[in-house]
Amino acid sequence: MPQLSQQKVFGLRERNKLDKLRRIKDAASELFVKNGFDDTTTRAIALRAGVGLGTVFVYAPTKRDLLFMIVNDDLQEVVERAAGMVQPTRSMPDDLMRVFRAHYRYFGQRPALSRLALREMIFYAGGPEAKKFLKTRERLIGLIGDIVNLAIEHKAISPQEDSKIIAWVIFSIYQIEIRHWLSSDDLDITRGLAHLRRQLVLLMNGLSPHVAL
Amino acid sequence: MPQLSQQKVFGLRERNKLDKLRRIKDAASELFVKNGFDDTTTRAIALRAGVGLGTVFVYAPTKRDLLFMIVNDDLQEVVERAAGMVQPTRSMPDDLMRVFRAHYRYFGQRPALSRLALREMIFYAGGPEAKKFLKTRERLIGLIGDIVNLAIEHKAISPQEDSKIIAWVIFSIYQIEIRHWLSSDDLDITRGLAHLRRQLVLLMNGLSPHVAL
DNA sequence: CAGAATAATTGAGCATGATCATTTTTCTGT
DNA sequence: ACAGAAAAATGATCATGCTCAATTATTCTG
Repeated sequence: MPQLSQQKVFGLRERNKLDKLRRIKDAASELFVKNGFDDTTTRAIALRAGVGLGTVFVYAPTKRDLLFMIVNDDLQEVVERAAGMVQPTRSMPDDLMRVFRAHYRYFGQRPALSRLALREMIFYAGGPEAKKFLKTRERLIGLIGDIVNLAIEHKAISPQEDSKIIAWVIFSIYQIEIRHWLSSDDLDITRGLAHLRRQLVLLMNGLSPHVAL
Repeated sequence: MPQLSQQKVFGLRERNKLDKLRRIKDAASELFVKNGFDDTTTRAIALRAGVGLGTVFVYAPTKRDLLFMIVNDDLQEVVERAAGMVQPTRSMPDDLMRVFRAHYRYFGQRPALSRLALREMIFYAGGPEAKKFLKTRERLIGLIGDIVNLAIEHKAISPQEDSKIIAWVIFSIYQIEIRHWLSSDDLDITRGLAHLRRQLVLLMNGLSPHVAL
């Protein structure tokens, strides 16, 4: 039999594994969003994915890791999309806000799940998803660093400190602020972003009025 | 029968309840510190406190709340102690660092438990301990605000923004930084505080070199 | 002080996340 | 095409946080 359009790359085994992983992720994602994390049982996930209960734990060592798999995939996309929005000509706050707006949008869409994920993410150094998670985080901080460097090149700012640490402080402010925003009742993105921007501008200006040298 | 030295304030019932609560908290605290949160079963806590399993859940609705009760009590003390350290004559970074040093000391002493508590604390708006927790947090932010106001009065800084929001940004930087510190392997307080101070100084100076007006 | 009323305590039982010995499926060599 | 090996899937079983109906302790009343 000649090889037609379909190249044989994976054996049946790999194919099935990939398919099962996808089904489990999809089932978990849907149920998490619909019923919340705690009210979704692993048994329900297994049922919906069409696999046995034990199989779920072959693909994700813990229920929490399952949440991470899903959010990790999504966040990587969000960061990449945000990276494409940075434009060399725009102002630093504007560029920063574009990056953060993408994140606010994503988290604001699924607040309950985001709260959980953002809570877990704070001390997630171990676990199988940790590596990917940390990589995406570095990517975001690096992106912020790029924006800072761009502003330095354009002479919009002229900081005494390393751009790395500036990016870290900006990241810190964002981290706390988005959690604070997600704790509020009405998740108005515009208001949330305005509050964040005000803090970033405060960082730019410092605590004393001044004129540039 | 005349009233002697012992005033009857509580009936036997209240006395027993208070005593049981103390025993449960003590037992939980010891076991959490010794074996960690996950490896401490509620049954072990009940046993050590000398009460039935069900009783534990009369005093704390969930195991997590038990952790909070303990940390809440401790943190309130830490903040009050820190408040006593603020001196009108000292510089703003010095005062801030004294407040934060007290916190680094406390968390650094029980890192595993602190990581858990700091993780939970991020989105702890409900639950019976939430009120006290939020109060202590407000107290800390207020304390930071006092330090900022002191610096303004002494003309050490002259910000354009409200001291409330400045305190919040300082608090944010501290929040992320102490978690970052607790994620590291060797918990060197001096190094941790130095890193935090650098970020606070960055906030004071802003992102452009300047002379005071 | 007896007995009723109220409050506190308790552990058997349940729900569910996770484990692991067994079964089923897929692959490999002949 | 088949046997044996390797990998993957599975659900009975366990551990544990938590519930709640029953029990025990305390207080109130006349």
